[in-house]
Amino acid sequence: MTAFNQRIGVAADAVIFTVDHGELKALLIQMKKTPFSGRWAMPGGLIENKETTRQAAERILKIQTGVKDVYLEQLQTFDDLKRDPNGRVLSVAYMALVPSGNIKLKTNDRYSDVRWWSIKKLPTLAYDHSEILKIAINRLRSKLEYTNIVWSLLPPEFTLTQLQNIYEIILDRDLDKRNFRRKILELGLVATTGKKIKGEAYRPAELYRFKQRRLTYVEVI
Amino acid sequence: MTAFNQRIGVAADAVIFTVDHGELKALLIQMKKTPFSGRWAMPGGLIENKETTRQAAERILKIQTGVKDVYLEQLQTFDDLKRDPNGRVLSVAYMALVPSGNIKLKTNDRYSDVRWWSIKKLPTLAYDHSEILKIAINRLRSKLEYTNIVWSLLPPEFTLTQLQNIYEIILDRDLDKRNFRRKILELGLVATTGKKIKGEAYRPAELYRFKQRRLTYVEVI
DNA sequence: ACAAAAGTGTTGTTACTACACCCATGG
DNA sequence: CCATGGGTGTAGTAACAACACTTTTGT
Repeated sequence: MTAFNQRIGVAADAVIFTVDHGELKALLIQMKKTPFSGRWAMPGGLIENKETTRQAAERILKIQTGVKDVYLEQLQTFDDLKRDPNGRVLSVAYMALVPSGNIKLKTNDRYSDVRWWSIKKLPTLAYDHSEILKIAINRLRSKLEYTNIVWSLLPPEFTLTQLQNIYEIILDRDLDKRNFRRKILELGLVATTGKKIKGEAYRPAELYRFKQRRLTYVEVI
Repeated sequence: MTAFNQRIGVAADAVIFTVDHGELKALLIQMKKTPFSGRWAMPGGLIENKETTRQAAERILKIQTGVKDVYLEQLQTFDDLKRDPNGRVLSVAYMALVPSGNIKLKTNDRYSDVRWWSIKKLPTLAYDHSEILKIAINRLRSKLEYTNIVWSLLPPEFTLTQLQNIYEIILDRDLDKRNFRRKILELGLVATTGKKIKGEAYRPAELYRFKQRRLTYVEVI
């Protein structure tokens, strides 16, 4: 069959975002193998036998962060002939959003390091990964404005201020507190839990939760 | 190299739209080879040696319609394990928009027929092509609202009524003539040519052109 | 009582919607 | 002079943006 004469590798790459300490961050791994030894890149690799690219992305996400059941969407496919110096590899890029708490990053023998990088201070990336990351940031920003994907960046219960902070960090602009809260509550995507944060030296904030932790299309912001 | 043991075929499929005689239409081909003999599908196929999926989509578009330099965007990649009964094939779907005038459809020996199908009266499609087409229609509708891609469906010079008709047909709803014209002219994407349509038994319409025949992001409608 | 973040309304401005008649041409 | 689509303005409504003070808690 013609297909089997093509000799094209099929890979999945995962752009994994989180918001932590006031910054939007992407998970990058440091490569061992030449010609990109020492360079940073998004985690990824050739898909395994009888595995879809989405399953590969889920596997990569699980390996690096331990999380699953977070928001994961197909971003775009990259297949320039020269994008991988080791041979022709088509890569389907996925974007994942993970909440910042309780994530222990794991490395493995293919990588010399793994860590979160602020998207404002990125190193030069291997392959075409700078382009992929740029596309991912744009997609994240626009999707934030007309969907509820932010649920995937937050713990199950959160305050409206935390929610607003995530919007402000990702969109990189200030939002008016009163207008933001009015809009969010009008949308009906969140509900109060009745609980309050305790133990801080100021008025305790009400805790909210998302009614649905799955993709919903609305004009959020 | 591991890649070469994967045995995954890489294909490109092209969802080709036009607007003609008051309907949004997709170009479909009728298949010869089993197990889909007689069934309709989007034109596509395995990519050739040293060809990107985008180049393959351009080639397919050229073969079927003779056109090039139209709007063509990557839609999504489909790689379910069972999507092709003849073996594992990953397909990158592209969406193209072609103007309706002067297009002569060409068939070839792989297909028994080619023709435009109104998206309101589609046959059952081969593979996962019904899903791909559904995604393409959604993408087209939303992109119509915040970009100028409609230029690719129109001849170089057109009237505002023709433009409005295309919006109405694709969005499948009526638009107010005065509001539509005000919005379009405010956006500044089109310019008058100074010419008028002649020879019709009613007041001649002014002809406009797009200032830029490439993707521009604005809230069009 | 102080520090710190939580929470809450109103007003002006802008964008959107709905709507009906006259105009220019060919036949 | 008739038929046909081309072309134009206004008023009411809804959404958005800008803005500052009071409340609740822990120390």
